[in-house]
Amino acid sequence: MRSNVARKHQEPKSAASPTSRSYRIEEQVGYLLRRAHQRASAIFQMTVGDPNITPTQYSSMVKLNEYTELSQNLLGRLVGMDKATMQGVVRRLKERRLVDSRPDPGDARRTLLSLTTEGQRLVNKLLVNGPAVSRETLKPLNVQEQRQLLELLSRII
Amino acid sequence: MRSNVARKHQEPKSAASPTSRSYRIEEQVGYLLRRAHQRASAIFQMTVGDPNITPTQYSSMVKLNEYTELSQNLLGRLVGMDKATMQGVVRRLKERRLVDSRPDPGDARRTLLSLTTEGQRLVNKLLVNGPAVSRETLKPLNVQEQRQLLELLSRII
DNA sequence: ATGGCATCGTACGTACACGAACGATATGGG
DNA sequence: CCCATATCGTTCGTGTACGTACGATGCCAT
Repeated sequence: MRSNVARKHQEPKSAASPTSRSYRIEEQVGYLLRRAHQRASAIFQMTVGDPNITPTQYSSMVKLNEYTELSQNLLGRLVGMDKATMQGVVRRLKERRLVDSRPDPGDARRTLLSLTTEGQRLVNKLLVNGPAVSRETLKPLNVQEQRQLLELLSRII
Repeated sequence: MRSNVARKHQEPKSAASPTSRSYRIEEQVGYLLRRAHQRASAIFQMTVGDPNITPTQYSSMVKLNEYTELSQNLLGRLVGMDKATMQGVVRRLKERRLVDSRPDPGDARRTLLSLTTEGQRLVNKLLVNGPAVSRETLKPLNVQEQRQLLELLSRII
């Protein structure tokens, strides 16, 4: 049981070091967001029901399930992903035959994406567990705090 | 100005589709955390004062500045990073001569890490902008909401 | 003392995430 | 009609992030 993580090494320097005056990395938004996102991803992976589906793949499939057919670029905007990132996500979904694509007949620059039958089946299965993922992630908070957190996060995006 | 992103493609399917009944991906914690973290990282990169330093590199250096010397593994625990992830971060910091390492004389499994003089100089420069990064990220919220967000995030980690 | 188990750092594979650059296509203004 | 400009998808490079497996070392109980 390592009771004192830091003890064997070095104690923090002076508490009143000139630059670090009450600046604690553990209290910065960016740091907390990184940790919270880590934890949410871990819970997603455990809870959603298919360990091979990642959060970004999931949200892409959910959006495709809502719209039936979307260009890759527009899908990226809808789920908040860079087009370069989107490409990797779509490639992997296509490799697994969860997503299909065809050229846009009206615009040769575009590729239209849609779920395959198997993709639809999978996303409908995962959607059953979707609420459980969020519930588990928000478990430490009461209902009012949960609503507050969601609202505050929306506002800083 | 693209006034109607979805109009040219497909409208969402029925609003009362059996599985997606009021499950909106945009309202799920995991999704919001991913987006918020994205945005915080972008602000960090613009604001911190050195475009080559990433948030994880920054927090590692801040911690090393507090403790003078730490094993790689313990540093990882302190900043919430997997040891495999930590390895890449440390390797890059060493390549840039911002961090130095030596074998732990008392435990042959460990490597002790510390900031070089240049690393100390850099982190002290970046620490000046640290508060501005958080301030900018939290700008859409008033002071009370900012405190609330930090507290709620801490609780779900 | 020694054998079993935990820990430390490393290595490899997969998946995001984004900037930059690129070729093909689309579109609006002259 | 043609050109400047913008958009779409792709590719490349860098940097997280984690699981898994591995060898070396440390430590504890027998």
